Amino acid sequence: MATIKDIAKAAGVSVTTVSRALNGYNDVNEKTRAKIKSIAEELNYSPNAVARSLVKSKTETIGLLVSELSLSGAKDMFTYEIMCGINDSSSEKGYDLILFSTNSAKQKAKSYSQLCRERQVEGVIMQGIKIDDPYLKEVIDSNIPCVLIDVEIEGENVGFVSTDNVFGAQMAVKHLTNLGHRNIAIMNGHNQAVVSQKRLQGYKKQLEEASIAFQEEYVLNGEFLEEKAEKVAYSFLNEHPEVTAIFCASDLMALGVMNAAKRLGIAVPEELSIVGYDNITLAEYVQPQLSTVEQNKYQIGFKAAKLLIDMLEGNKANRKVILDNQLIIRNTTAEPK
Amino acid sequence: MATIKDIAKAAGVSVTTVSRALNGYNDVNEKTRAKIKSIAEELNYSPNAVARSLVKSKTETIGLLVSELSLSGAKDMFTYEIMCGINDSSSEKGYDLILFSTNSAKQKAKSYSQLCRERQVEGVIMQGIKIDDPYLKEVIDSNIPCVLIDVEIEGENVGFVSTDNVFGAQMAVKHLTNLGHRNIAIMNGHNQAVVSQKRLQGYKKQLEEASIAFQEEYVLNGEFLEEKAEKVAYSFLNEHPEVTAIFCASDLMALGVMNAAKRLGIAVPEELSIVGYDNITLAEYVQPQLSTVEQNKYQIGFKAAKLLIDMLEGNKANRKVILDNQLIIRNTTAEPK
DNA sequence: TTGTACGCGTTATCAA
DNA sequence: TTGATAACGCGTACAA
Repeated sequence: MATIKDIAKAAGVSVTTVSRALNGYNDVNEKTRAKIKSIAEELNYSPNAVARSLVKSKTETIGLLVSELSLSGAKDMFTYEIMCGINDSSSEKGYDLILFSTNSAKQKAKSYSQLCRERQVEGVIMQGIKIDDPYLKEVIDSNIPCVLIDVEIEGENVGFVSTDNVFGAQMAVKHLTNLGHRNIAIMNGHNQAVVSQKRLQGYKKQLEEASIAFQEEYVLNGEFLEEKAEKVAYSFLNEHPEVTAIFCASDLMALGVMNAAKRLGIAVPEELSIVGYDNITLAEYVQPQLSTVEQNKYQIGFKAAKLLIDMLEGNKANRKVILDNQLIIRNTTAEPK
Repeated sequence: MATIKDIAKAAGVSVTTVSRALNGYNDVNEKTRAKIKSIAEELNYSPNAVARSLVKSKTETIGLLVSELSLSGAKDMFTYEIMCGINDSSSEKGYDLILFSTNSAKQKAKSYSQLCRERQVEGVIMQGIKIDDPYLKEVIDSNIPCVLIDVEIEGENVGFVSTDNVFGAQMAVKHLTNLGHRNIAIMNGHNQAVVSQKRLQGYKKQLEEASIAFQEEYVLNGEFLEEKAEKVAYSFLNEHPEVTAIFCASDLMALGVMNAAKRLGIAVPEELSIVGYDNITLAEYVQPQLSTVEQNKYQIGFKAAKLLIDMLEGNKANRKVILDNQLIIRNTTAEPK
């Protein structure tokens, strides 16, 4: 492991000169610079980012905090695609990514700001954080720049990237009301996700616009799980034959609902229309193909990293990024009989 | 940002004492330790890992080198699931993960060992590396501990984790020969992947055991891409009606072959049997459900990190980890007519 | 049981 | 254009 010291000795100059030569300062003789550079190459030198970070108080590192980097999310590619976007965006700007994995046990042991300061990350991107996550409160108090995905909190050092979930849900439900459906249920996710609340809002909003009375009992909770949604839908559809359409807050839950319908002998879309949310890969592979609301997950990640880096580098940037989403009509929706 | 200096001043002791007190050395008075600890808490102190790394020459960090953390891999969850395993395993042992994203442009600018030494990672896990990747040669020469996934290279500082691809492929083909198939083609991936070579071996091996002559023209190249496989299969099946089964080196390619068959009006599995490889999520959602060879991707990642950390910590460990895989029979395979 | 002094590899300040 | 020297925050011989 050659250091600038070794180079200095070999070149017969001081470490100061080596440092400046290698970092492209212009107050160094081009001849000595050339000499130093060639020696550096010869010695296979590479700068020690750790030492540099220490003295510059800059690590060029972004922390990635994913609440659950786990297999539970394996069916939808949500986290992965977002990570791809984050990765591309941050590597473009020369930032490295450090993965903070957290589980509740670790959270108890180490606070958010401890985690960040320990590794000296310059900023953090958070994904998959539930609304009651203890770290969330800390984010606001701490002065560490942070970008949240799908959690709409704004502040001096806090921004967020999200899609317009109210509008997305409304679009989905509007598609159903336009087809003539009146008895529309919603299979929502758990309440610890901000998006659940937003999508419920969009659902209600469209019902109102279509002059359909909101019914509390039409709000189901599938907890974003396929199996749970199937179970819930099974008994619900049994008791509510009048319902001709279900809007689901995730594709995974829509899959569950489709299974329930199948088991009950309810034809999709002839007797029951279903709209999902996310447009996961599976959506176009299931039979019938699932109508859904598409979110550009890669873009979410990409923009999140971009926003964070803008914040870090003092560029002015809107701390609130809302991306479009779009309705994709496939074969699980039709006019009611 | 409180440092041990601040604590030392507040506690009226030297930094040495603070350091030792906080790190649990037993040559410090319990009373002073208590005092120091409480002050540390008060000041919301957290140790600076950067400074610590510099002096200890240990970063407790593992580099994760994924050749393509990109959307091309989004359909199969391969990379993601492996990452989950790596993450769980390494965080269990107290190592953090730093994401090295590489593309060919960056590779030209920075060598493998430069990348590693710059960030001072203690070891590296590589996934998705092609056999002709320039970094691969460097791994062997460099003395940085490294674990490769699916590339079988062994050495003092190099280990690998893989599944038994020869056996897996043989199992798949054996399933076909057992059903009575004799004219079996293989849709292989590109040659830059080690697994392609292994799976071809397994294919040949089983043909031999079943006394079936190997035919070069039955070896197709789908480059691990769905579209490419579909295209190749389309013209191949057209010209070779005698072929009753195709073994595919990935599920994604199997999907492509299924599409080709559909377009040609060839019934699966009645007229054509198909076996895939990987058992991606989609495999059980397509119609008919895909028979395939399952790999435990999470385990691959988990064991890879475990092996690397064992190497780092000087524990003796077999540098060669081969995991089992298993045949999953679904509905794309049947006896030939 | 505690403190002094030095070093890790680098950059920054100042003087030459 | 160059070089001493201090500093970043921490750990650790060694001495006290």
